[in-house]
Amino acid sequence: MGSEELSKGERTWLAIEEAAYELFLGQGYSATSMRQIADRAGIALGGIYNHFKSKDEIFESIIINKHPYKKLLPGIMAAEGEDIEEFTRNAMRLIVEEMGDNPYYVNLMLIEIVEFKGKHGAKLLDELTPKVFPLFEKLVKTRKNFRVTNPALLLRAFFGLILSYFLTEMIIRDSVVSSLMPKNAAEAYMDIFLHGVLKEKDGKNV
Amino acid sequence: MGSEELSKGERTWLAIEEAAYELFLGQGYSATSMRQIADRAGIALGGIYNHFKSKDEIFESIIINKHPYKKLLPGIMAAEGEDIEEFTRNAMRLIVEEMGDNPYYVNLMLIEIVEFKGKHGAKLLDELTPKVFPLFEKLVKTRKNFRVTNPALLLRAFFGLILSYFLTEMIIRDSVVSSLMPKNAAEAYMDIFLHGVLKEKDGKNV
DNA sequence: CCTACCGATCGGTAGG
DNA sequence: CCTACCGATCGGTAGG
Repeated sequence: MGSEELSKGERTWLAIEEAAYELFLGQGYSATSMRQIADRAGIALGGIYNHFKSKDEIFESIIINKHPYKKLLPGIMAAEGEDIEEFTRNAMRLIVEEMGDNPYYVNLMLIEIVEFKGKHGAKLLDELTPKVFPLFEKLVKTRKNFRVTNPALLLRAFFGLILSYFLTEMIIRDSVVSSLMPKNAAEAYMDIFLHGVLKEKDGKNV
Repeated sequence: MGSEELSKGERTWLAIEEAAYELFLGQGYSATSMRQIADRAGIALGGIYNHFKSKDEIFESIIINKHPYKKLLPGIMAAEGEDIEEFTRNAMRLIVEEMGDNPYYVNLMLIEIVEFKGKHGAKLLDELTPKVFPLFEKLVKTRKNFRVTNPALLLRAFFGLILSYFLTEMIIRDSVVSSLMPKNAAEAYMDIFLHGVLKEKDGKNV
């Protein structure tokens, strides 16, 4: 898996980060102890502090290296250049594929919001916006068939759509409600974003 | 305020619940100690246990009494009976009014998802669905101008819309991005839900 | 409802 | 990288 190319120190570093990542996703930051992290990483408690100064530093490292946008952004940027409707559908498809089986990756964002009051989140957002904003600005400008002309609002709505899709997925997962959902829920969800829940009612279609 | 009608025990009970509520919203469940709750409630640590058996029981009480849906559901149900587009707009307006100044009420849901793995959430959902589902079922059936014919999907999308609106509100709150947002972001957000981001492109309108 | 306490566990460190 | 330890704090309880 390429881990043969890493030094022992690097492998231990990664093992600690991965162990902490899994534990944080599963039970939150404060509820996770350094001892749990050490156990899962396969080393003694004290060994962690050869690689990280504190528990907080582990979380910061995880936010930087494992934030969902790391996985999602490349897909979103790569989906550009085609038809707008297809861009959105492709982006959504890529995101669903990338997030894959479990929507629990978003827990990292939720932990950041609740337990850190968005401390790192605001910084991330201000770093990311200049990268993504132009894309949405261009979308709005180059195509005439947008109802939404404010690129910031479009970006927010798109991001909110992704977020709400995975959140509602998590919420209904263990519930009977999920059986009522259509198979292609992701596509249908995206369709609402693109066309809304209502047909045009001014008699100009259907 | 009506608190004169309450016994001393009831007032203490409420003070503990309210103190814990505020602390949980601000820093999460695990990061909040019973001593912090006692201090904020104005009693000694041991005094809490005259009213609650455990920390967990306090959280359960809060989930039942202070869950956002308690505030939101009446508004949503009351918004029924009018035109569908207006129903949605009215519901959104009521919700924004009710949630009011701070979107941090949703933190309760986030804590429940991350720190309790949706333990209470699934139960709540199964209780609530029978109440709300018929409303959306009726909406879909009685009006012809719906693109979305699956009531479960419509419910999920509506709930996701509300959730994502307040989440993105929290996220962008301390960021420069919020200055790029239109004043009536809530209405615009709702508008996307109703009509999508795209104009109909089959030439049948505008 | 408070005081005083329990054992357990916390994040972190020294010293090897 | 481990062993053994630090002071602090945790949730909870007994006894009044």
